[in-house]
Amino acid sequence: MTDHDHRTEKLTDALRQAGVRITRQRAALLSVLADAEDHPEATELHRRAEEVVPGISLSTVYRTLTELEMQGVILRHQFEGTPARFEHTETHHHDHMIDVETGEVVEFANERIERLQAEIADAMGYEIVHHRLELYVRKKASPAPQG
Amino acid sequence: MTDHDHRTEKLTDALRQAGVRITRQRAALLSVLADAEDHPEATELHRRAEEVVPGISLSTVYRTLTELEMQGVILRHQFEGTPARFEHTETHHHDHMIDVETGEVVEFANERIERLQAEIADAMGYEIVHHRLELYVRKKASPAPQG
DNA sequence: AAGCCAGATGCGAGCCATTTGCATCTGAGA
DNA sequence: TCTCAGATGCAAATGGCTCGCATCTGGCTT
Repeated sequence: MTDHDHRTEKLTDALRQAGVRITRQRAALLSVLADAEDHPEATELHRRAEEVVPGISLSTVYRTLTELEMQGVILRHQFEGTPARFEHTETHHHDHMIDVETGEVVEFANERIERLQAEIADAMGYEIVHHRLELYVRKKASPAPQG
Repeated sequence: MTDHDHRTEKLTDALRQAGVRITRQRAALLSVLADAEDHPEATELHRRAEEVVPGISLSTVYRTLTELEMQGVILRHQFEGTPARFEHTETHHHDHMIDVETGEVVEFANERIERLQAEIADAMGYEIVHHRLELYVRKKASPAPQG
């Protein structure tokens, strides 16, 4: 049994435990999401899932994504000017840089920013439920620094 | 002539200079936006503008908001789960905290976070075009600290 | 292995914020 | 005052997403 299968099985068991029925469609989506190294949108996930379960409907994809988000298995990101994008939550928390030219999404994490955010909210009498930090960026035209 | 009128006139002149025709509808929206102390959405701005120019259409509101955004006169914010909200750009740059319970929007600014963001982008070979930092928060249940 | 049924699916219709096509109107420079 | 590029109002279209409903199916129970 591969690592992939192993992780998948653990996850589906946990979901079943939580009362989520694992249908062919959901299994397909979970697998597609686990394999995704990018941040695909719903229609793209639908396209990929169709290769596993032909005929799966887009509404099922949307319903499943909502369910998986509620279960904490995936995250939904609403970047500017594009449909929602999704990613699984296996990795640690990170924020995103979006290349405004190419649409490419790059992840980053910064502990100091996280701490500052918490301090700011705290100082104003709030606690953070969640946050969203997106840097819309453009590649620097600089001469290659290490070349 | 009031301060309001004065600022308004300077702004409309600048816009005309930039080739933007100042129609009754646009003047009304500019005035409504200048007076807004909250972060209204398009339909609310439409409602307010109608008190100045009865019959102004929602599409004109949308078209004007897009134009004013391109001219750098206003900012468009797309918070989670709500229609876009708008604010004029007279104030300095700030980010937003959104109370997830009430929908209330609170502004804040933090120079250190701004700097960190720029450093992160720079280190990865990017320059920031613009960014979005939103803290979705909840009022702390803490005993009143100054009561 | 078969039965059961709450919950999941596929389909099409609906929703809602926003945009667009087009005929008509109007700022504002000449 | 004239002119016309550009703005407006209306209605229809768009796009991402959700929902109603008849049918199907995981996964417990027997």
